[in-house]
Amino acid sequence: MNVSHEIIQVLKDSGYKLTRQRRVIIDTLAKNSKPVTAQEIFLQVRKDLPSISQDTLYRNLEVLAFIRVANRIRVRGGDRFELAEHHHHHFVCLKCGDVKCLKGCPIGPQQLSEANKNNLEVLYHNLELSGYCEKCRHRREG
Amino acid sequence: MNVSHEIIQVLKDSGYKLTRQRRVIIDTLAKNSKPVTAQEIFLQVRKDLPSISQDTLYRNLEVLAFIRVANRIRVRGGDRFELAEHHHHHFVCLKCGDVKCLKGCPIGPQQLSEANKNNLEVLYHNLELSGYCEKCRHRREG
DNA sequence: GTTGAAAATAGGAATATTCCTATTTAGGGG
DNA sequence: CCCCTAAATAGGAATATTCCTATTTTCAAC
Repeated sequence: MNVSHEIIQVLKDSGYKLTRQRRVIIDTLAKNSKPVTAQEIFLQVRKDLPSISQDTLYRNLEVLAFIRVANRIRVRGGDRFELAEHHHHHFVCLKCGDVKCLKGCPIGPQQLSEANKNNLEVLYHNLELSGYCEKCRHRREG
Repeated sequence: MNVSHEIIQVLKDSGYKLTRQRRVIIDTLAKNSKPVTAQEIFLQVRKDLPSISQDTLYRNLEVLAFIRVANRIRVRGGDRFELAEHHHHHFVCLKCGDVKCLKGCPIGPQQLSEANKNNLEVLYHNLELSGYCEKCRHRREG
């Protein structure tokens, strides 16, 4: 598993121990090209670790999101998770629920100035866009 | 209830009916000066409407968030809701969990250009900042 | 390799959230 | 004011998520 190699390093650097469960969860996330729900991950992870508990999965998704190794995206029908390999943001279609990843990041010092004025130390940010995707937009207009 | 008057108009304009439950939920949100959890709202709403179901509360929080009358903010320990009287964004402290409202909005056409390039029709956006608030920042450094 | 402390896990209990459906209600039209 | 239809609700079932605790595991020091 190459993909997860550097991710595992981040985990250890953040002071978390490397367990079999974590390794499998990360590998499983890596295998999915689209953001997946906790339950979808659970079913997949159980193939390799039949005795893993739901608690362990949820706890680790929380950890991975906390150290920014994974992204948590709000979509109708439950949150979804994906490995955060490159920093980016998302667009969620309000009609079909599809999630699109956006290239680049439009958040710079300008966008954080108000927080800085208030003496807040901004370490992370997350921008969620929503509306209609190309397909749904046309259906709506047509 | 003055606060909720215009909000109720938005609800009706969006095609939703005005029910007693919705009125109470909106009034209850208006009474809270800080973002509250669904369960906190449930307990408060039940004082006026003892027989309201959890389903009705959750369904309406979803509706209110959808038509942007309420904001849904992710905080450890569950999502929180607040009336969205003026468009703004939030900062969440990773240590104490406190939520700060930020004045103004730093998202403009520039920040949406990538989405527009991809033929996505952006109707809404949400920016979440996180890090350390003034208090926790000092504790950490001290 | 062995040992010990702290962190992590499994499993089940407790909560929270969502789903389903029969019944009720809001609001427009007559 | 009465009727009608679509939308909304209550209540309970089904899921999903979190909490708790005894036991296991990681990993650093020896």
